[in-house]
Amino acid sequence: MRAESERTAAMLRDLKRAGLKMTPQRIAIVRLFAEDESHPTAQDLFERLRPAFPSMSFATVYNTLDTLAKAGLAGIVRLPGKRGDAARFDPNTGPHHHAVCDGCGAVLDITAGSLSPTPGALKKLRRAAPGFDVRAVERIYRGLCAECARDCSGV
Amino acid sequence: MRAESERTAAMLRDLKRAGLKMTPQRIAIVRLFAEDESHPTAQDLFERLRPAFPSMSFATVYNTLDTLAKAGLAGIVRLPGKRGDAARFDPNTGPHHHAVCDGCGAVLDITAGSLSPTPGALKKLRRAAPGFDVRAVERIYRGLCAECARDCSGV
DNA sequence: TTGCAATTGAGAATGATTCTCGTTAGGTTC
DNA sequence: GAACCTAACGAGAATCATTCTCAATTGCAA
Repeated sequence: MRAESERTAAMLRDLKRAGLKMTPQRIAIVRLFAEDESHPTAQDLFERLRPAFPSMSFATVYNTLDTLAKAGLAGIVRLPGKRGDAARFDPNTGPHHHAVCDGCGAVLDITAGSLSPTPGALKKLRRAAPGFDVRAVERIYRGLCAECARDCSGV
Repeated sequence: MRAESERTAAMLRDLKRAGLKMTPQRIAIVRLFAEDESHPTAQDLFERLRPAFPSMSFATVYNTLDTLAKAGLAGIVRLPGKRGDAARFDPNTGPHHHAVCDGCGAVLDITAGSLSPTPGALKKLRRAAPGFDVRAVERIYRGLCAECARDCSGV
């Protein structure tokens, strides 16, 4: 068994630090999740865990991810869409935005210095919604990822 | 019966122009929806229509709003949240972003000149996701509306 | 080791959204 | 103005994501 990555170790440490119990299920979920940059859904992780942990329940995976999010150890990304659009979980807790491919649905992290609005945006906001106290800005870049853009270039 | 507002008239005109049938249900839905800046859910509109149209089905309201959205006559706003977080519909089809109050859940429109990314954002995006072809940026300003900010100021 | 409280597992419950299908009725044609 | 074709309607069932329930288990502090 190779050494755990820094992010996995940090997440396990923070899990304990948050006063949450270190159960085998949680450890397995964190080990898989912390290394996953693809913004998996609870279902995704559940299916990958099932072979090794046949007794693990979907609700446990879901609850654990939710618990991680509540503890500030994970983010939840929800993207507009119709049916079949489940919440995606994100182990990246630094300030960042998301780029979403309209072709394949991939979600990419776009790191940001901070989630504060730009001076220009703030000005517009003050005019449009006087008194609104902004805390953070969430941006979603929509378009096509490199692969999908290539595939559709001639269409 | 007073004259319809410009937006209602425009939406009805565009509905017909899109080759969609002008049914009494659709007309009633458009009349109510086009004037509503509160980003109502299908359920909201359904409940307000029921007294005058007791035979109208929820599915009809839902499908009509979806049809309007598909025809480009309305937008759909989905906001991260847990249970009870239904899609909100938006009659404003101009380029704009949204400010969401974490206190009361209100959604405000923030008009924007365009939905293109700023040069700075574009630069960052190119670095973080090479080859990604951005089409639009969607921003959600999170914070507290004037009313909620006042209520929580001392808390 | 003991005991409490958090967690688990399985499935039911809840809510939103979509689909089915028999019926109705726009709107175009003649 | 009547006939026809097809989109739209209504009611409810079906789906899917998410949350809840509760008895059994188990981490972990004392």
